[in-house]
Amino acid sequence: MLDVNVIREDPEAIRTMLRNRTYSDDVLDKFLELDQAWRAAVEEGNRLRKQRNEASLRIAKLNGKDKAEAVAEMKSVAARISELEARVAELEAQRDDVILLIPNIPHPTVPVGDCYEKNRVVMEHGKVTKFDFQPKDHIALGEDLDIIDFQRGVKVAGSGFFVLKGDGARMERALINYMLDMHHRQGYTEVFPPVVVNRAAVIGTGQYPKMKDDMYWCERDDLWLNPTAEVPVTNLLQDDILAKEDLPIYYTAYLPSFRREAGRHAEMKGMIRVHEFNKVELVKFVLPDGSFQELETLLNDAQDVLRGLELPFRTLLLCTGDMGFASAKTYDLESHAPGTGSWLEVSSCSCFTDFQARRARVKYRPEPHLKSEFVHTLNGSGLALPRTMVSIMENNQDRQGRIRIPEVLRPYMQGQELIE
RNA sequence: GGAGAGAUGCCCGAGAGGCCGAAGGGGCACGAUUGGAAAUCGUGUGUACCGCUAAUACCGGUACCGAGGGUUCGAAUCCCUCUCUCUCCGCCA
Repeated sequence: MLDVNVIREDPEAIRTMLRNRTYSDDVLDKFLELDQAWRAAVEEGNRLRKQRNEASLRIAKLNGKDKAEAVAEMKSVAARISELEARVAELEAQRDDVILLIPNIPHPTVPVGDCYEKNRVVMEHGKVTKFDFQPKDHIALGEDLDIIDFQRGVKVAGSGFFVLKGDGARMERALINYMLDMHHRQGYTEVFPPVVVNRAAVIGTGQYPKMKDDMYWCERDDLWLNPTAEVPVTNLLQDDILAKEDLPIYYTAYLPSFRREAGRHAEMKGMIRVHEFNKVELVKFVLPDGSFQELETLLNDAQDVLRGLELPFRTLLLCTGDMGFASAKTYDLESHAPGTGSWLEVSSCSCFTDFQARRARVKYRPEPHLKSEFVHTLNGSGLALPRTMVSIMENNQDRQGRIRIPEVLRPYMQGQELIE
């Protein structure tokens, strides 16, 4: 959520921003209109309340006829006040609905563009794997080695769910531990939050209301299945006012993530896009100064995972049109999958400036006696598991259809070197 | 699931229709004292919003005592609904 003052100060800058992001600027005009009406109503209400407060003090000292008259007069003022209060509440609700639809302002270094092709490749690591045989995709590899069972996932949960089996399940567990251990060494505190979150939490990080149809909802208890650990982890500090010395705070969390992927049907084959997947997440709470520098180190921390796994990958700086709603700057990490023949987004690292902090009310006090300010939040995937697994399987296959286990995972798999 | 207790400012805690944005204490900040510190004394110290501003500085104003409604000229205080926390009982990996 943007600061209303930022919008009021320079609406035209916001208009440009919306166009760069390929949003309609109707929301801006709607906001300006509602905001003006809201301010006028607030002002009148304040004036009348002042009148009432003064009259109340007088009435307390009056008696008899004078009192009766004053009370009668105030009755009409009270009626007008409650009318205005209703109007203010109405306008405020409408204005807030509109402001929640205005995305974050991109950092000046973000390229302007309207499609995937405008994203800028800022770094490439390793070479795309070449084979002297026809490589299989992960679906064939998984089924032939009996380490992924798509049919049984469908049987117990439905389309878009899968089952890892044997060495597949073991490698998944190894990956989780490898990533968490690496992030621990990088200075992140591991947390293991609830897998379900309440409404305040999904509002706090911005999934609600915009993405509400993409989340699983337990109606009876009004709980939501975690769509990304960003939600529970960021909201750990909801409504907190931190001391300056508390910052920065770095958290890492492994958590299953759930996506309904409502209305999407393409790409649902295999493990590329599924309803439930494991993910190790990185979340930072930092001082506003230097938050974009923190994004660079967060990115590097995520890249370390891929380097360690010896996977070819590239880093994209997303353009204005391709960035997430709440982000001011985003890098995507794409790992190559030679069997599928595509680049897979395995991580997305973003700096949200104060956009999320304002919604979740995460603040800090620069000095004990000073006014509190919003912190800046960042997060990134310390890699989404299924796609990482796909990339490992497809890159590390040999002619016999076996999979070489990356060296860094072997300690987590009793030294095993091959899946065969 | 059953029974009870509670929710007030950064923290603890009073308050029982107008004198309450809220006593008192703690913490913190500033000042005095000191060679320096502790102790002591004094002053100050919430958030959001509106207006005025170059200003997130003053100043003027409004709202906020878990949330939402109601009664009243006037509600932290009375009434209703809800949420959350704690304790005990039951159930349970």
